[in-house]
Amino acid sequence: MATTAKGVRERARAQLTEEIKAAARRQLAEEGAAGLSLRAVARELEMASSAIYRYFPSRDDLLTALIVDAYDAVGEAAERADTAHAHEGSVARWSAACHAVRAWALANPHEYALVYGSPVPGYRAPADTVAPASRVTMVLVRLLVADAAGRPPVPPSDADAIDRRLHDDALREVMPGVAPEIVTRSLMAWAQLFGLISFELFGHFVGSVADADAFFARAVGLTAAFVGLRDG
Amino acid sequence: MATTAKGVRERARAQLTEEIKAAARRQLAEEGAAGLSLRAVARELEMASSAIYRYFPSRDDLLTALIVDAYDAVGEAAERADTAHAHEGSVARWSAACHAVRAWALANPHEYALVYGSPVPGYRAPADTVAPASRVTMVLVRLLVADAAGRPPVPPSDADAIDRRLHDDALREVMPGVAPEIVTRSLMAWAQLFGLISFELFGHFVGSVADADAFFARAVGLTAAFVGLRDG
DNA sequence: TGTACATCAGTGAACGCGCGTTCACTGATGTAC
DNA sequence: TGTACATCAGTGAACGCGCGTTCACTGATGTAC
Repeated sequence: MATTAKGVRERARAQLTEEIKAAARRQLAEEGAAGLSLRAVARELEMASSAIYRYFPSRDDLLTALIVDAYDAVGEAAERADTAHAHEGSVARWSAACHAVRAWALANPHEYALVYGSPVPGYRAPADTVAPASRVTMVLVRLLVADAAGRPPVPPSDADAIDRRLHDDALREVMPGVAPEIVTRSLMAWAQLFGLISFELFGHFVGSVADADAFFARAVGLTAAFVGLRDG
Repeated sequence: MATTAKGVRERARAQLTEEIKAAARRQLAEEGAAGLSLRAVARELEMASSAIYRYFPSRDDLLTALIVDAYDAVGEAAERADTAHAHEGSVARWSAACHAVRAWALANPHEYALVYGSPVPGYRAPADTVAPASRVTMVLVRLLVADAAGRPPVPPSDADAIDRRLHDDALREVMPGVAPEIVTRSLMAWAQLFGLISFELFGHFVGSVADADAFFARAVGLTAAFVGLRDG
């Protein structure tokens, strides 16, 4: 009884927390991150603006929650796509992950802009955002590691040292067995994936790309080859 | 005499217009585009806030001027780099243009974010921004066209039709003689260039890239090869 | 099971602040004859 | 060259507005004995 009652209160709290975030997300779409306002959120939920402070100690904490949620959502989309194609070839898995990220971005453009667009001025991301932020990256990384493990090892070359110097230790550690040049190319492909999505979303492809879906599919295919993935 | 006097007034006007934009640019660095405030600009220039309206009819017009200036500045940087290396090989010119864009972005991160980051919410870019926005692109385009002109023409292939369908007519028109697949790859390289710069500037490479300068140089080299540029 | 107390959610008024834009004005600069 | 008029830059007060955050409070829910 006591635990049930407590459970009720906690559930109500969790639910209202979600409602606040949902309203904030709607705000984001209209005003952008800089224009996110606690008072407007409270107004939409028909509660006193001061009540929000029972759930988030400040505006920045609400923003942090939205950022973490966005990273988690896009990360989960990529993970789902990857596991759904777990028994297919590397190229298919790569392609599925990239398409999942783009699909999420097109469906949630303002959350995408929140995490992959310009940083919010005056906002300093706390450490809690680091792990969720790396989920998409890790999908691609694991894919490349698995692909490298399934091939004859590439003999080391003199050029390896040049590429190796470019990479952070943390990255090398999660990509064992992947040739240094491929690691470099992967970083490029990773930045390119988000470059393509940002350009599409932010309007820089207007007048250049006629068929965004087909172009993205073609690009992902060429990028898979660029990082050395081949099927069969 | 009359013309001189008029010249004085007009010169004063032009000068103050520049001072307003300079102050606004400083604001941009602190508050971001959404926080750009006419009153703060006026305060910094020690004039009445209403005086700004003699120079810009509204906040959005000031923002538009900053956007146009930013596109012009980065475009000019790319053009300068290109002409400075006009007598070198395609790879050197490609590399010089890319490095110029990155150098400008690192020197002017907030102006970069203004034009290549998330769109300013509620702001609709007028047509005046289109031409300046394309200057960087046109440097890369001209380079690829010139390179293609200096080579034996590639025989058309069946795959050409696939790529051709992806491209806007306007793009095809400015890239005569460039093989369709190369046009696709160029679009990818273009998005990648800004993806790399955005990731570096917005902090997404923390923990992955150890030496940003060297990494960018390496990436640009690989990208030049990706779009089919070769020296000699 | 019943009662006394502690915790918690939500309220509404208030704080001090900054914003974009308008308007009637003053005084200086430029123009026409 | 001198004078009358028109243009222009800049002022300062005011408009109506929204913001984040604090605080003392009420009443409901949960807890300990």
